[in-house]
Amino acid sequence: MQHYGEYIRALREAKNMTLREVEKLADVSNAYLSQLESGKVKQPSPLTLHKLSEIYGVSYDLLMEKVGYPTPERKENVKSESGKTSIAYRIGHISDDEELELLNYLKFIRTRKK
Amino acid sequence: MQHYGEYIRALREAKNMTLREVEKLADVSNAYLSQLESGKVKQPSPLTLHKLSEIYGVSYDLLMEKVGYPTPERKENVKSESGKTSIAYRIGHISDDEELELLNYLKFIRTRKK
DNA sequence: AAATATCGCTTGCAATATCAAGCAATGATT
DNA sequence: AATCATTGCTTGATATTGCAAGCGATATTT
Repeated sequence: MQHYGEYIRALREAKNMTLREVEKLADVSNAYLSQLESGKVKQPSPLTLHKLSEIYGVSYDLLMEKVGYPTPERKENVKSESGKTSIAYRIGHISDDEELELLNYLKFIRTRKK
Repeated sequence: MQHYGEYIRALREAKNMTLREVEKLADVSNAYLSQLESGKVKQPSPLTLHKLSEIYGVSYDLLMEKVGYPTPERKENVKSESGKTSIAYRIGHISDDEELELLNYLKFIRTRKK
């Protein structure tokens, strides 16, 4: 997509992590992470995306797709997490924009009382 | 890993194709293809690899792996009907209170527009 | 045989990925 | 209040991707 930077920033902020924390974990400079999140990088390397995906707990494929790389043909049906019905089930389909707003809102409610 | 160029060249020669034929099909210059096959390129873009994988009839994942990119661990992450990883997986664990707030907020943003 | 086309290849060149070093603003500590 | 730490960010600098243009060598055509 075109503004995947916002999305990556939302992922970090949802976990309340600083650029320098991620820098240490991912071994990627905070300078570059900042550029990534502010949309100044067009095609970060798959290795970088992989590291971020592990830190943020999202799938590698998802980040590849967000950035605009071809992703391996994958098709699968609805799944739920262990046991209880996932929130995705109850929510139903949500758009990319809606997801971004939800992530930002989650960050908000998690930092609200501090 | 380090000799993936030879491998890519073998793929092309197995199909008796010239650099310029592949150039036209993949929309990648013969100059660059030559460098690719002679080991002068370290990390070709996933898009380039994807095009080559289609032309040579091998899997995209295989070429990604040969080049040394992290390969998508086809795991058991939560997928929705669209094939995209569900938001629940991306967010990680959320409490019941958080889920309720998110659902309410989603309702809000959906009634807000137009 | 001469002219022409095609082959793989090399060489600058522009665009990009990524980093180290530093900056101003804000937060914490004394 | 003054000092120190931390935050996100900007700015060169370096390495790499990928291309356009050309090269010599080998076919193919006239």
